[in-house]
Amino acid sequence: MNSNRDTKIHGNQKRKTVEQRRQDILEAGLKIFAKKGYNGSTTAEIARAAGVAEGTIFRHFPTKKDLLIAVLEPKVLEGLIQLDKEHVGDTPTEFFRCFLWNRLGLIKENDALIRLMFAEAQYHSEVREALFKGVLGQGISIIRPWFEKGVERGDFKDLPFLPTMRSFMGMVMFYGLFGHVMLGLSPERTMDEAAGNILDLFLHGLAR
Amino acid sequence: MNSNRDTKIHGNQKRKTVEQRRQDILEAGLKIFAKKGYNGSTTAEIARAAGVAEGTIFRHFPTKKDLLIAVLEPKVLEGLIQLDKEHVGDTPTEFFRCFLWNRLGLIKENDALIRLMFAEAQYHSEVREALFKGVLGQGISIIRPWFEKGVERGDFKDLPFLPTMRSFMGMVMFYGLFGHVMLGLSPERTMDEAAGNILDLFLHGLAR
DNA sequence: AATTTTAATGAGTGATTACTCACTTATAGA
DNA sequence: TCTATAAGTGAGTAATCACTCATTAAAATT
Repeated sequence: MNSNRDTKIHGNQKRKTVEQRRQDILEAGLKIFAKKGYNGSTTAEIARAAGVAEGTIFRHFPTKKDLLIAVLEPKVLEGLIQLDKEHVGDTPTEFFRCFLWNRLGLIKENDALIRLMFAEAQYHSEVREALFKGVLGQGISIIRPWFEKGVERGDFKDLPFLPTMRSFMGMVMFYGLFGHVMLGLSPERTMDEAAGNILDLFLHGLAR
Repeated sequence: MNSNRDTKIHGNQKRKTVEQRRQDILEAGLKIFAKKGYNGSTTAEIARAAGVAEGTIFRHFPTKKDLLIAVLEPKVLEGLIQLDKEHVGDTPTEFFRCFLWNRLGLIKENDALIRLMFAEAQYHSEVREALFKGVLGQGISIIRPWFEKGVERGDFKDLPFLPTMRSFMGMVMFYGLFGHVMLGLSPERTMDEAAGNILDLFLHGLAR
């Protein structure tokens, strides 16, 4: 009756929803994978972190690799959709400011996930494809019309799109991605400040 | 007499130098580690690729991890020293052109190594430190005086050094590092062209 | 309440792993 | 040439791993 959702009462033991358990496992998977990498993580440890038996993992995900994919895929698209709904600015320059802000926020919140994705993309073609289509590819297809509009309006120079974007992506990715590798190297106090620095350089360059 | 180097003759069997064997193992280690990551590689496979018995690896390197470190460390510094000896330009702008060219070359030649280093830096603090001190840290200390000179001469704006460098590094790193992730996304035909694009953007920005 | 269906469990399994060590082989020195 | 030493070998080992499956427990259905 009140059945398939919520699943409680009756016995003195209650049980989490299937979906809740799945989420627990995904969350634990992300945590452990991010900390130790795919091959460095064991299903036993993930199970422990999720508070389930090891066998339970394999009831939800056929293999360890399927778990990895499941951990990465949905998150990849999450942030992109976000951008569509947000205010995105009216001018191309304004768009870049919004986009940059949005990405820096995403990177800061999901840095473990993103580093994991870049690391594992080297070894698993499925991850590589998800990364490409989801993050980089989509990012580029969102930017492109604004870039072209900027060139048409005379706001931007007529630089080659893809190389310019690769550099832009590099600036953005490097911000959060390797912040922990660079240690205390980035003295900005706020994300605003960081975004300002990046955007200023991207738009106007270093030369006087 | 002619002894300790070259080590041949006498028996009908000759043997490689200790140093040669070491190099074989290091080379094979790089190849396999780069392809499969540290935890995804087995010492058996590395031994096979090096043409030695598995036990031989452990005669040269106490543990698998020591092999990883040995693979990464020397290469890290190699390219930096290179720069000191090369012509580096007279003006700050010229210096950046040379530095960029040098780095792009290094990245293109050692992309497997560099990707491996960034991937493993997340999981091994020794690698992280080597990466930081060797590549990023040194790179920054080479650049700094030129950057400051450029600001003094009025060639450059007075932008904050570290955030600007982080962006620059990002542009450079992203070039080769994720070329294979970005697939055919970067349509430059030559490294010259790529360097030109990056430098142009870095110096003058996108805005008109 | 009784029964069926679905979910969770964790000890067990075969495969794989980094590393060892007793032994062989080549080289250096006499 | 003969011997002592250094280098190389690979079968063996204990540990670990992803994954299975017979058993138990809860939820849904009757």
